[in-house]
Amino acid sequence: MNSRSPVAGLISESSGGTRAAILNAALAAFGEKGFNGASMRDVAAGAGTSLSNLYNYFPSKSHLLAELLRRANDELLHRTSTAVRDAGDDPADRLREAVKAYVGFVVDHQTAALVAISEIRYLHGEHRERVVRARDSTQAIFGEIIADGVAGNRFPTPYPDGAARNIVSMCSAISTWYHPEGQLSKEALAEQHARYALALLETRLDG
Amino acid sequence: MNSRSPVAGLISESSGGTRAAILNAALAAFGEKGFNGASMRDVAAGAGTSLSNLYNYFPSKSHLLAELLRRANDELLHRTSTAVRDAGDDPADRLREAVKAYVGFVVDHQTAALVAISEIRYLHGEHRERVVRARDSTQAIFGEIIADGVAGNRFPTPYPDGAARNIVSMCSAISTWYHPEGQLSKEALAEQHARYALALLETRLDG
Amino acid sequence: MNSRSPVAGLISESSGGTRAAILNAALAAFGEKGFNGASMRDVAAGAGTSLSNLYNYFPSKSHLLAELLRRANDELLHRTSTAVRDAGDDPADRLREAVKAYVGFVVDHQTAALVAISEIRYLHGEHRERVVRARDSTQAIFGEIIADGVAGNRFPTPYPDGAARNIVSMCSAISTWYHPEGQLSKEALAEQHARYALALLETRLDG
Amino acid sequence: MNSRSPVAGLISESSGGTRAAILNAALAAFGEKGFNGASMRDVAAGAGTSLSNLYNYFPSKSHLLAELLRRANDELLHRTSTAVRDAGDDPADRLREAVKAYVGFVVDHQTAALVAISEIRYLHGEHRERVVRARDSTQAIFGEIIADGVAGNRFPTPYPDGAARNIVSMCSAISTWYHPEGQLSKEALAEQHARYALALLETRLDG
DNA sequence: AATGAATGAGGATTCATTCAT
DNA sequence: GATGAATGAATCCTCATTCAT
Repeated sequence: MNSRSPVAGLISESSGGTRAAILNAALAAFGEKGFNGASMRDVAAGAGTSLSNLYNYFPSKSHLLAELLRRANDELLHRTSTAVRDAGDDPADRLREAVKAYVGFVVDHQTAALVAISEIRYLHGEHRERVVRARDSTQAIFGEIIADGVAGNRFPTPYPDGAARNIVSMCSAISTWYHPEGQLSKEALAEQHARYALALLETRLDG
Repeated sequence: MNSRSPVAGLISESSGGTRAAILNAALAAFGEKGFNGASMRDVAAGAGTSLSNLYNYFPSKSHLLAELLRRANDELLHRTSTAVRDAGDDPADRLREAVKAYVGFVVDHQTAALVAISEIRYLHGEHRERVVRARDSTQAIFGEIIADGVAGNRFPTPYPDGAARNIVSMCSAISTWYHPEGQLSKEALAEQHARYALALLETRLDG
Repeated sequence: MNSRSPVAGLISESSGGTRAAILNAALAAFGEKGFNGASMRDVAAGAGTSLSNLYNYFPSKSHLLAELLRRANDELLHRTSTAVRDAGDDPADRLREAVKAYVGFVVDHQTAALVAISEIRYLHGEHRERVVRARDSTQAIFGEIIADGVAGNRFPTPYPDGAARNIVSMCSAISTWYHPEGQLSKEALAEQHARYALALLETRLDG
Repeated sequence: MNSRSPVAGLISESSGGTRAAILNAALAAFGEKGFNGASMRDVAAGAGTSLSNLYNYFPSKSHLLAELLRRANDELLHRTSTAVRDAGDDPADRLREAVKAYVGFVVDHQTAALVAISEIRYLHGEHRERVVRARDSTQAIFGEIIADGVAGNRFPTPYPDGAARNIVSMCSAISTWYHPEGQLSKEALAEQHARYALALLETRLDG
């Protein structure tokens, strides 16, 4: 899979689309300077177009952020739910696949993942609700797997209620420190965090 | 312990100091709107003083942020290291106390903790280095405990290297969602996260 | 007479012409928001066409205003001069008919009349001269009638010189407050203002 | 009476006040280019201060307009009501004094009078209500005098209802064409319009 | 310490207009 | 005729900061 842009697959590559260029530039700018620290001029410069032309594609800076976060959270939800759907019945297997999918997203779209967690606070109104809904749906997937596993005595943790949140925290925090050039491959990272997740639930694990 | 202000003990030092009022207002403003979203006018209004008077206490907005983050990270480091110093030799006990201290800080100074993780990116130069050093020192405490425990076969996790980061992630993420009015007391939260931390390391746990 | 559009007869010329749609939309926009407050986008939206297509019909926003004011003032001049031509010799009768024609125009084309008085200041150069000439010609008709009547001792006012301006002021001000749904019919309004005009000239009236 | 500024007496002269300079510049700018045609840069330049400093005195361009119109209408109301209060009981005398006061205001503050009638449409919300109230109060003074005179058979016009509006229209329209350098003195103009007003009501007048 | 006045740079957004298709 | 994309200049307004008092 090609990954020329920081949001390969998230933002349509095809075509020399100005719209895609703007979204990519906005993602880069928001990732680097934060939503309030980045200016529309930054975005325009990054997209190689004029400042005023941005407004032919997005009615406001907030709409830009909304579109970015919407895409990121939708893609994350899609990956996670697809992975779980294909994972069989065992809660441990399901959890493992969910974590791998989540970590995979964070590594594939690191900037998008970073912006999704750190800039969502600048989203308001309906835009926010839409994004929060997707985000919560993703976390709910983890919560349901855990509830299942606890009900079936596979996850003996005494604290199942905070576990989903912490698993998601760990996975999304990867966007904060991960360096693609480092020694940790995407697969190794995913495997490692899958194990962290199961350990958190105090599942008996073999070496 | 008194907790009049959101950062009682961190800032405040007793009385009606303008300086303390400014720091508290800045903390509240940065917490609510982010560093770039908050204006010096917001800070002045919150502190009940004039805009220009801010500059009698802090030479720039960045210095305000620096002071805030410095205090927060120093206090966190202090609490954690003190707790560990008093915790005996058992790595599990030491880790438990470290986590409890960390969680205690986050709950006592929720806004400061939140600002410390989300706004550190807007700190540059020496200010940043100073703060990053304190932050890393705090995480290093966890890293050392884990290394000790692994060496002594108390923590059988196959992935000791990422564990400290994840434990710290979980603890600091509390600042993101915790509601003081909720049903979770500080002590319960601390206990719960101490167990998560040990579970992450795959320590055998009873009950 | 048909009155589908706010300027039926003034603009419209029968059918679905884009040009007429643009003029009507411009009239509505300038009437509602003023020349400087209305944008070409407003006009395009009102006309149901694209922004750039406006420039296939009018070379600039100013040309749009010019065309509107030209038509309005030409029509007003036409109505007034025709009415006077058909009115016989008595200055009082002539004045009465002139006023009725003027008021009729204002009621039939209220928005056009309003724009004609309030936005003429934004017209410059030749456009302006052309329009001002028509406007002054209309007022001159009143002036001539008054001069005739004064010469023939029909209008004993000591202040004939300002009278024409004030009569025209009263008539055109109708565009400022008139509500077609109100209790005042066009004919009643015309009759009333004809009497005001004669009264202003201190003509003896029975009544 | 001194009349250095276009709003002498309206806008406080004393002091080299920046606030007064801004108001005067705004009045001049709005008078020349209209509210939407004038920019805050125009105002700043006219006031001899920086663009941003305007906002230390007025929170928005609309507030500037509101303040201007408020002052103008308040002053006009004040002048008119004071004149009427001192005018005795005869409705004709009262009307005469009211017209003279109104015309006096228009001549003394021509630009303010012009802006007051032509730019009030760009005022909205509470600002507008406040100003409209003052404007209507002024017109109501004329209405009451007319009602009194009609009741006492001093004003035999068959159309008393539209008379106040037309008298006010005539007086305020003076701001539209008057040239201080012309041959018409303020007093002559006032006298002339007082007579127009009485004539409109069909009062018997001696030569 | 504390203030109010002031400023230049820059913020997001809208403008009338043009151009390639 | 008609469109969508594009642009440079201008819009109102806010920013962090400074200065005289």
